[in-house]
Amino acid sequence: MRTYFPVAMVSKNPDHSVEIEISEEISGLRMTRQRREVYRILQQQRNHPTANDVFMRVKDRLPNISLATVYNCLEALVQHGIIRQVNFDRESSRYCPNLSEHGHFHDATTGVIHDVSFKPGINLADVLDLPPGAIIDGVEVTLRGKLVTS
Amino acid sequence: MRTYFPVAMVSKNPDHSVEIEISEEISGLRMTRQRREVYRILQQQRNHPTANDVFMRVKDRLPNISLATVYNCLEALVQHGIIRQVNFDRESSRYCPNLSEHGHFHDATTGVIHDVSFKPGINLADVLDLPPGAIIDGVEVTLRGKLVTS
DNA sequence: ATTATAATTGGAATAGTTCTTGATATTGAT
DNA sequence: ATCAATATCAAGAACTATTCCAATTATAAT
Ligand SMILES: [Mn+2]
Ligand SMILES: [Mn+2]
Ligand SMILES: [Zn+2]
Ligand SMILES: [Zn+2]
Repeated sequence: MRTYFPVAMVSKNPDHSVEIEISEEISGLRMTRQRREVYRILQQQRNHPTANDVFMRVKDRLPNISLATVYNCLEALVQHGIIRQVNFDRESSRYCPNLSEHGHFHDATTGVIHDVSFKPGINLADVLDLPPGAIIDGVEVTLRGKLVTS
Repeated sequence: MRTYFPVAMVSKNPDHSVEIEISEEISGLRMTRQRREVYRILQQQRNHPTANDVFMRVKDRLPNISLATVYNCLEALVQHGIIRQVNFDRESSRYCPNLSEHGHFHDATTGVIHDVSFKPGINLADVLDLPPGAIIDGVEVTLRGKLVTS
């Protein structure tokens, strides 16, 4: 059972750009300028960017930020349960701001990663033959395939 | 729908050691001495070893084999659907000879990886809200947690 | 203000994996 | 059996995502 905090307030401007207010502290993690901008990008660009993707985008607002800091920020956000890290095989890690329980479908044709939720009422542990005594801390469901748009 | 080939014959000797006969060719892949020994180790040591684990063990029988060759063999076996590659986050890849559809439970206490099968009659695609038109080629289910042996 | 603690930066280091190149082995045809 | 074509292997170099390190800067506490 996870508790969700209202970490961000989204509002639309007249010019359709999106403003995100991010509080000073989230889940006990101090929101420095770097962490705030990294988190903002994940909120806005919800296509599971890599650390390098985030690095390139964040430079618009913080030209002096380093890639190491982006990794540090992402790790801090992951550690505090504010974002999720998503891995496909041996590819670069990707990052996801969607905290609801979901899996990932990787479309081999376009490379796009789609969030996939479980059908209502489904508990993954129920459909698996777990070893007796297993306490599940985390689940990852990854799918590969194609999206046929007939 | 996957077709299974009878790739190995297992027999026990009087001294309880295990002999494995591996055919000359599997799924169109030529079984060289190196590939045969790599595959034999995966069959015998069913604890999802890393490439380096396999490398260390295979040197008993092929003292001159190189790590690159172990990687090449593992890749060839994976490519031909004879074994599976298993990844946990950013850890080293592990290899699994169990071709039946199954997931992996990683016990954080012992480090042991347990194969986890789906309950009979369960089709994972049925419990997921897939994007319309999605054709699933592969599924990966990974669990982390503890095994309480009370 | 001073001091202590935490975060950031840039570059070096690490580690798993892949690539390259030359040697060896295997296959298939003569 | 000989030869040419192809496949595989070995050794080490190269690659790349990520982490580590040391120095600097920012923030928090007193
Ligand atoms: Mn990308
Ligand atoms: Mn190991
Ligand atoms: Zn996601
Ligand atoms: Zn397995």
